[in-house]
Amino acid sequence: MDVRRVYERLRKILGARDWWKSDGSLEVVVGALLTQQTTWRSVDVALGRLKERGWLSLEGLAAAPVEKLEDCVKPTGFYRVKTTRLQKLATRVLEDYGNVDALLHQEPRDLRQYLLGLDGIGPETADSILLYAAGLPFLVVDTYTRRIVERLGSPLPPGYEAARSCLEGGLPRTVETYREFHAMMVELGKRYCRRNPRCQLCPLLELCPHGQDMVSGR
DNA sequence: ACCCAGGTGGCCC
DNA sequence: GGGCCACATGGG
Repeated sequence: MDVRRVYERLRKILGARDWWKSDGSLEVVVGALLTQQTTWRSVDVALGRLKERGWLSLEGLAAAPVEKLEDCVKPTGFYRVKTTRLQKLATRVLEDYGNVDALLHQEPRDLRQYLLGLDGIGPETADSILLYAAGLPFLVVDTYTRRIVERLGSPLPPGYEAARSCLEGGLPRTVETYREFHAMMVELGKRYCRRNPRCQLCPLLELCPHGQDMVSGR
């Protein structure tokens, strides 16, 4: 299977996603943490509450009373750990860089390492921040991406890093492409996840020998 | 009543 | 490296 061909084909079917717009880079960072294992709908509610309180800043997050902050984060689930992680992140970035822009303007490799060192930021969340907040060409490999690409007949190498470089290698190395690709994987994943397995996948299925697996659900 | 959601960290083998 | 578990709310 040719990732590039899948990309082109999907792009024609789905059009531009132009995904994950936000008011600023901190909102992307916070959103990336909150969106773990939840829907964006819930994250939006949480972000709204944080804005209302005026806590969508490093200083605000670091200084906010824990229980009130938990109330903001609650709709996204795992609210206790997520609240702790947000406050630790805000505190550490304030200490180490003073502001979000300084954090994001490091060398890409250093930035990635730093992010991975923060509690609650694993490879996928780190890459989301790199791609959508810092505007750097790192492809986000989430469960949808893995599931879809594998069902298209090409097993990805084990481990996050290996899978990422494998996919990155098949696509033009641009932020635009990586953003659209990730967005389309999520869109597709949502559509075919159980409830309505058949929608708009047929044109994609022609690209791969085992494509039928996708609609038969195994 | 169940299943799932744009993961991560801790622990075990 | 892989497998399993806790973390928790909201919608289908």
